[in-house]
Amino acid sequence: MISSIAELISDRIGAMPAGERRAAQTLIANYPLTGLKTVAEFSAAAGVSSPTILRFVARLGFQNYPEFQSALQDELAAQLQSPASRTLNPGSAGGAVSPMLEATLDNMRETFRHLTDKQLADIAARLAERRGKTFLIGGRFTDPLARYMAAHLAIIQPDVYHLAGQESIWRDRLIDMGKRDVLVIFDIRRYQESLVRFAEKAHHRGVQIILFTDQWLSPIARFARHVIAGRTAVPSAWDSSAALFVVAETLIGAVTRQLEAAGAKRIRDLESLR
Amino acid sequence: MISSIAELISDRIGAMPAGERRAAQTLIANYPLTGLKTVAEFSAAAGVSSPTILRFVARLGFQNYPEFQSALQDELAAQLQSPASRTLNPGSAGGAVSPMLEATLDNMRETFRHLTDKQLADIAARLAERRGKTFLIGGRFTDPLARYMAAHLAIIQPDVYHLAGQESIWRDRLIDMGKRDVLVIFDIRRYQESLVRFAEKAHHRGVQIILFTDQWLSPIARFARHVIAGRTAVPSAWDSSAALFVVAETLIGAVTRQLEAAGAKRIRDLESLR
DNA sequence: GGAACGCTGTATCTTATGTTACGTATTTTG
DNA sequence: CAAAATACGTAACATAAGATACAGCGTTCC
Repeated sequence: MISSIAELISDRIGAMPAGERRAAQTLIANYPLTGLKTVAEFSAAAGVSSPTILRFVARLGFQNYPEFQSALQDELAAQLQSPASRTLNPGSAGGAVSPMLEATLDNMRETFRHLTDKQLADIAARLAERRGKTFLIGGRFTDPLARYMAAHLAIIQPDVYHLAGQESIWRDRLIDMGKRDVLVIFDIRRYQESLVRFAEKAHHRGVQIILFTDQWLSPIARFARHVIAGRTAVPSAWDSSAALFVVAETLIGAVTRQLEAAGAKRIRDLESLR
Repeated sequence: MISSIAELISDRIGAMPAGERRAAQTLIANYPLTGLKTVAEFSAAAGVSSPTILRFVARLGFQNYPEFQSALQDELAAQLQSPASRTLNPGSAGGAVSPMLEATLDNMRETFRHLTDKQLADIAARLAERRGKTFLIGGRFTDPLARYMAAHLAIIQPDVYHLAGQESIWRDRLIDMGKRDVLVIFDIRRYQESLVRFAEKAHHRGVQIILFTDQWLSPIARFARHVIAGRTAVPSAWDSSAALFVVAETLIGAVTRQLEAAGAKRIRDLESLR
């Protein structure tokens, strides 16, 4: 069975004319990058003419060059999204548990790889500056994450509200929301219409939205000031929210640190209470 | 110093108009693949128009779109050649994020290292066999985990209840609990007296208790049939529940798989509903 | 509340990319 | 060795890509 284009090439490279073989070797040499460039660049790199490149991809079974490039991109996408955790502790390997854990660890690394310090610091700063109120809400499976975050934030600062219950209930809370306020939304596939509607209305009221979503981006991203895209794919019937959970915890920690650094009175009061 | 385009983006994303910010977020969400596609595809993915994409890359300092793509390809080439550097975003290394993430990943590895497949399989089996009811409850910060687990389990099987609200409310639910029932409790430091009391009473009624706790073990461990001890230490003012969260997700997956394997009618009915 | 500014999308244009046709060179085969 | 078949490159073509001009709209700031 042939799964990757690289395999396909090495499978057929023997039956290729000289020019096309040069093309193949050039592509393999730094796979798959050469294939993502233009035909002209590819041909120049291989030292052959453009038509030879086209005949080469045709021989591989592709209808045209763009189709070939799409295939390469898909392959690359799959590769980038699951870096195939080689760095895993071998002690836990072997069982049925391991694939799940491995995927989760990969998801977290990937999620944070796309997340810079600055982004997180910006979001944390926005959450820490007490200009207005903070609202949190989530979807069917992610609402617990909103609760978790709210439970922590509500301790270190005032005016933190988790929006619970039925749609009509939190829709009425829109009245309280304005430009100075922040709305944290958790929404992963399958995206909930009620949340999108709510986000849109909040956005029109000038509320700044911080969105936790998956890599396919909830439609709410359209209205969001900040978007955190977490990886959710695991070998399970369900998607995993673990990466988003860790981002949430990281943010909670960052906000706490910022408030401490700012010498917030509330924090000192809290410590004296313990 | 800015070395990667991803960094460049997150550096300037704050100063971007809404449309371009959307483009930026879409690109970051699955970086760098979207940037390698055509302007039309990029714009479609981001839900904005082509000119917005072009203005976006112009703002990043590129003369034209091909130049932008070349830069992405160069970056990708460097990454593909040294996979080690790919593990973490160099931008976030050394920052405040990395220690938190590292600690969390370590916690998970450690947690699962002390957790055998058999333990998890036993617990999953206990949750999957539908002899009685399943109750879930958590403490101040861990109750969201109970909710999260309940939200999933309640779908694949009947008689799953999350115990919410005030102590008096769930204390009264004890009446419904018996030998055939399971109680899942989340309790980490500082352990809540109310939960301990509740666990003790449930235990005396013959309820089987599955406890999620930290490595120092909640006093409830005394009454529990199964104990899952997760690592919680992170460089933050708060403890991390992330490891427990992942165990919960793993269990949810395992229970689902067992029910599927058993050919549970409910699972088939569910699938026909979708 | 009005005016200026800036952002965004539609439509048009231009560029350059992929594609194809054809003639020459090279190899293969009888 | 000759003839056929195949491979390859040059050059012209059509298409689709990126770029630009402009008008409408929302936002902000007097």
